[in-house]
Amino acid sequence: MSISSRFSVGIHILTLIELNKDGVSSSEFLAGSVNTNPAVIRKIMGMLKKAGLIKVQPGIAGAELAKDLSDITLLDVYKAVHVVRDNELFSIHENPNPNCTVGRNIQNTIEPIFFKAQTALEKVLENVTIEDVIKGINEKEK
Amino acid sequence: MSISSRFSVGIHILTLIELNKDGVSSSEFLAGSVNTNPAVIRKIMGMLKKAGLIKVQPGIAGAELAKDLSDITLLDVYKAVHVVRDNELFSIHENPNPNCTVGRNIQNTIEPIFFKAQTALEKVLENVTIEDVIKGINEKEK
DNA sequence: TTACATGTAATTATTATAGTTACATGTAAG
DNA sequence: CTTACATGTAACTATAATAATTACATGTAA
Repeated sequence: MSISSRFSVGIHILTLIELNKDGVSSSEFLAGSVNTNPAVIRKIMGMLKKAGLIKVQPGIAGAELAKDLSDITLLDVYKAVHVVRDNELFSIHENPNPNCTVGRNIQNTIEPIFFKAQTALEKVLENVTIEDVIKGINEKEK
Repeated sequence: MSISSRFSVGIHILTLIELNKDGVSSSEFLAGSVNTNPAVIRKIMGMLKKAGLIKVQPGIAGAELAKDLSDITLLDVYKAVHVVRDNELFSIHENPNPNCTVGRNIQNTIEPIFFKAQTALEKVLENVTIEDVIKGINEKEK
């Protein structure tokens, strides 16, 4: 089980839009880099647009970032592409037996722990921006 | 998409084994508290046993913890029940286009970021023991 | 009108999960 | 030895999510 590759594709898209800012970033172009079908890219781009991360117009080729690179965090992307529901990274079994001490308390006891773990993960993502990703790529290209 | 409830059930099992240490924790008994089929419990218990967290014997009823409460972390449970593969919490799209700067570098650039995020989550789990869960339950029962 | 762009739905195949059923093997008591 | 009950495991079913593909609607510009 893993977090959908939609997230990594979303990051790829945003990164490429920036690095191709002097060109036209059509869904076809982006799909070529990601190596997937343009319809997939358009689906994800729709989510990024809805989240206010990019600007695209029907019929007109070329997406643009809607925010500054350094203002787009990986957490923004993660939430934009809906890979994990709020506070639902961990599933907790339902309907434990209320006649049992553990049964009636387990959900409420572990839920805050799971919340804390999910928050720790999301905090790491919140501290990385598309600008950082681009720096990372530039370093690897040297 | 979420981390399987096998993990929360695993925690439930270990917690109940401890709180029922003067009784017999058969898979039937544990299943009653979790409110699931005993075969499910036995499957998970097999994993916990394999990971050295509990002791069970064929034909003989009653599981026991194989380690001290305070030495069993939620990370131990998480790894025991194989809900997430090592360093694979996040999927990364495969085969990006190597003819593109972003395409050839994106995987290696975001992989360490994802690793860091997963590690942050796992560190939280590593700092919580079954003893803590029991304390949490006892507080809720007051 | 045509060519090309975005946007979305439907379909298919695969995988993982959750739950159930069936049955094999092991233990202990009578 | 038989019976009752325990652990252990496989197979099956249903569901949901993912990934990929195809088809088509709508929009823009020449």
